[in-house]
Amino acid sequence: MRQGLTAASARRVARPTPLRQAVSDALAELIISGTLEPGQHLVEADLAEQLGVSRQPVREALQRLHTDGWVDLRPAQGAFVHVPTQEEATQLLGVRTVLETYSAQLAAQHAKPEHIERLWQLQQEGMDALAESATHRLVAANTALHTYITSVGGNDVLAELITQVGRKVRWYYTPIANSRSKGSWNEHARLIEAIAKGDPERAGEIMRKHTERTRTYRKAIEAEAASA
Amino acid sequence: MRQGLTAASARRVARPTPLRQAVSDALAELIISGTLEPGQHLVEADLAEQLGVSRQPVREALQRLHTDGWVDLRPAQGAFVHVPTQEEATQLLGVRTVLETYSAQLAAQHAKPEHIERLWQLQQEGMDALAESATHRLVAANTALHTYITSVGGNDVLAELITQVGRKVRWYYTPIANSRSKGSWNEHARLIEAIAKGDPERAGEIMRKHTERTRTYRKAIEAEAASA
DNA sequence: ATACAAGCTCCTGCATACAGAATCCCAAAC
DNA sequence: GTTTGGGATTCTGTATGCAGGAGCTTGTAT
Repeated sequence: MRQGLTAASARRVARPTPLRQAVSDALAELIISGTLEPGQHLVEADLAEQLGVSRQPVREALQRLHTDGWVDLRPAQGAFVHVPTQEEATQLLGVRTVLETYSAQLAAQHAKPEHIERLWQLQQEGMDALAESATHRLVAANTALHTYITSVGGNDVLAELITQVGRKVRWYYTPIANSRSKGSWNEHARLIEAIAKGDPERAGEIMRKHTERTRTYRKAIEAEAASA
Repeated sequence: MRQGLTAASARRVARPTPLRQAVSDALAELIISGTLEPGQHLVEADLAEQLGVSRQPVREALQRLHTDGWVDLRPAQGAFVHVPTQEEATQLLGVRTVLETYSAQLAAQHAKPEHIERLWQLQQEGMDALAESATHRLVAANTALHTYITSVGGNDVLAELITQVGRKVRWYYTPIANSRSKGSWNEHARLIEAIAKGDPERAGEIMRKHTERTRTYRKAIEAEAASA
């Protein structure tokens, strides 16, 4: 059997998932959910015991979380949950905006009819969740839509970056992320229309304003919180 | 002494640099320089012996290099130097363009007279290197200029991303990176002028075209190589 | 009472040890 | 000659051990 394999059959069989990845995911989840609070000292031995593994995989997971920006590693002192600053949040939103804008432009350039169809499906899913006020579903639908737009663009490097940045943004803005849902999904509709027309200029511009709006919202919320 | 410390005195004293970082840097250097070839299997024990450390720091370094995209980690098989594809290179250039464009816009918005002065200094350094045909200095000057522009923009998150993406781009295009130097530094001059005028639109546009040109160049070089 | 110093405890960073999986090699069968 | 099976080898993944350093506590002096 020296002949080549098709792409489908060449897909590798399930490999034993390294423990470090499971640990890394678990810790990331704990950080995002707030169980592990910003600034908290992460003691390797404790985490290892809680997760039922040795210190080794925990260390490797912490390394990964460090390069991803979730934890800070102080030499000879260990790992601490990263403390997000307001400045950092603002910068992150700016970066996300340019990345998502580019993503929308690429999508508009590469979209095919079947992609457009799928986009409208995801849009509908979001509208349904909105009607039911199902917050969790709404957030999921929002993520799914944005992710799909990026995948239509076909730039994997970009997709990877957006995923990372997106996770951080969600961490910073868990509470306010969904409050402006209605308007957000109107914008989504217009965005899909632009992509369907193959109009990168317009698609990019809509996405830019769409993501910029998070920043405006943040300011409003903060002002409100300050005066309350 | 409970009083607050000044920013200067608060700077932490020299801490023992973790071995893993030294190893990580060393390996990255070996990969960029081509000593370790794409696709090559990196055996932990061998690396450890060569670098005079145990497997542990090597493993942690490989973790980091993995999340930074320099090596691929196949479960139960270990680390392999990442094999860059043409597709990936193209995608990377696209991402770099949007990031650098944003960087230029921010710089134009935030630049102060002393920044402009420094920019012209760096520009001069590049011109000098160009005149002497000092390739290494030229590349260094180019990096320094771009890096400084980003720092003027003041977005650390962006800076971090650009650094990562930039290193990869340099890896992919080591041979051709400097071939179009002359025109490149003319563009730099116009870019600085735009930043000095505080014109984000124009600065962004110049940077966009500036980085886009790498892509054009690549195509030309490849066509040439193919016909030769 | 406050500042300071010595000792202790805890934790990290690195090294080593061990078990399981993957690959490779070689011999035997078709 | 090609293929197949088994065994040895090699390497990863995980666990454990140990030395050094950081921070805390307690006791002491001012």
